Amino acid sequence: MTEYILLGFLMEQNMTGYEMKQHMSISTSYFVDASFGSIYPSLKRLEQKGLVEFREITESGKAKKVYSIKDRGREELKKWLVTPLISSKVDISSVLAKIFFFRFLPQEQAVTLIKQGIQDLEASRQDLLNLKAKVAQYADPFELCTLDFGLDNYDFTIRWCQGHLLNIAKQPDSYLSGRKEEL
Amino acid sequence: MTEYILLGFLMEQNMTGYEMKQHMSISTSYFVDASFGSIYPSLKRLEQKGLVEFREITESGKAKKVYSIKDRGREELKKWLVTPLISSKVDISSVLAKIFFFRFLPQEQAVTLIKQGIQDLEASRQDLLNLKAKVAQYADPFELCTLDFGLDNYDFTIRWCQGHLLNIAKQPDSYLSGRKEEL
DNA sequence: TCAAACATGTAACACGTTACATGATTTG
DNA sequence: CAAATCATGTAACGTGTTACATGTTTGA
Repeated sequence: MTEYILLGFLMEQNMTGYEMKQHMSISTSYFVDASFGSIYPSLKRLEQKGLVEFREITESGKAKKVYSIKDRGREELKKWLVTPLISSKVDISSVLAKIFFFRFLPQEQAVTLIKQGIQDLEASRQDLLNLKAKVAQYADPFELCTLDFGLDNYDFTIRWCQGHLLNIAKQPDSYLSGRKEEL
Repeated sequence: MTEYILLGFLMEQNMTGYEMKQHMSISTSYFVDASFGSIYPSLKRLEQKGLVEFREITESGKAKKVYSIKDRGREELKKWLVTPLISSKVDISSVLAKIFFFRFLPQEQAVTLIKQGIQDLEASRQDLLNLKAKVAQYADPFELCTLDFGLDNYDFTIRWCQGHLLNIAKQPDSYLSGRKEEL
């Protein structure tokens, strides 16, 4: 996932690996916060795949590599963004990572992806409900409680996507007004 | 995490690796569903560490390894269960994995761990709120929305722990009655 | 009799972490 | 002048996945 985050950052401005790490800490850190030991090898791979390029500069005596995204990198990011939103069960990180970069997608496409994601969530919820029906008789309360968490968490996520997320996708610019009191 | 799940399974009954995989699919699959390529090497490691042992049997012509947990394995599981409930940001899997086996802990200890977990969640929520205050001015709506998801998700999780989870921990036996309508 | 399920395992690969290694510049 | 920050990178390790390899038994 780190590679996609780095690619997404480069969509807006050229950066060094060090700056990407700093940028992560004030933007994606809630769901992805990679270490340098992950960032630098990722950049090397992205370069080898021809998705990014860099030029070496020296700024105030420090040698830097300023990376920029290539056309093939832009394509690759978009290819990733349009894969199904909901993949695995509880790994919300990859979902949030995609949403974070949805601004690079046409509005209707974002809406379609979210609607499909909601349907997939509902299907997953049903699967979990079936599982619960199967095991509820002999499961321990704490065991059962992890399933209940799953069900309640699906409910929360589905409602959140139907409410906030779809609203934002439908009219990106009117979003801020509704949430100002949080600050 | 797989190793702890396997250890937890063996707390209640002896099993083969194959059976553990089946058991996972009807119990922990929502948050952990390891493959054989993970289970068999994990069992080998657990055996080398002296946490489990096995005896080879042949049942209806099939060679099996029936694993059982050793005292040191029981200690290891409990040591893991009492580590702080909330570790990383969005990785709910490890939290649910612990809760799943909380029945092996004295009731008051479970309650203490959950209360501590709630406090940690509240602290994490505050951190995220501070982050949002810092970046809200110049962040894109979709970017901001991933932070909002985090905040709302913390609220949901905190309320869920204060409600359901603490109830179960305080009186494990009276839990089922309140949720029967789900089935 | 043939496919599915039972049963165990390894090899190649992917991707992350921490710790280490190096060296410059900035700031108190 | 020492410590923090800037800046890049590698090595060892951990842990997961998929695909492969092998062989048995059970059931339609």
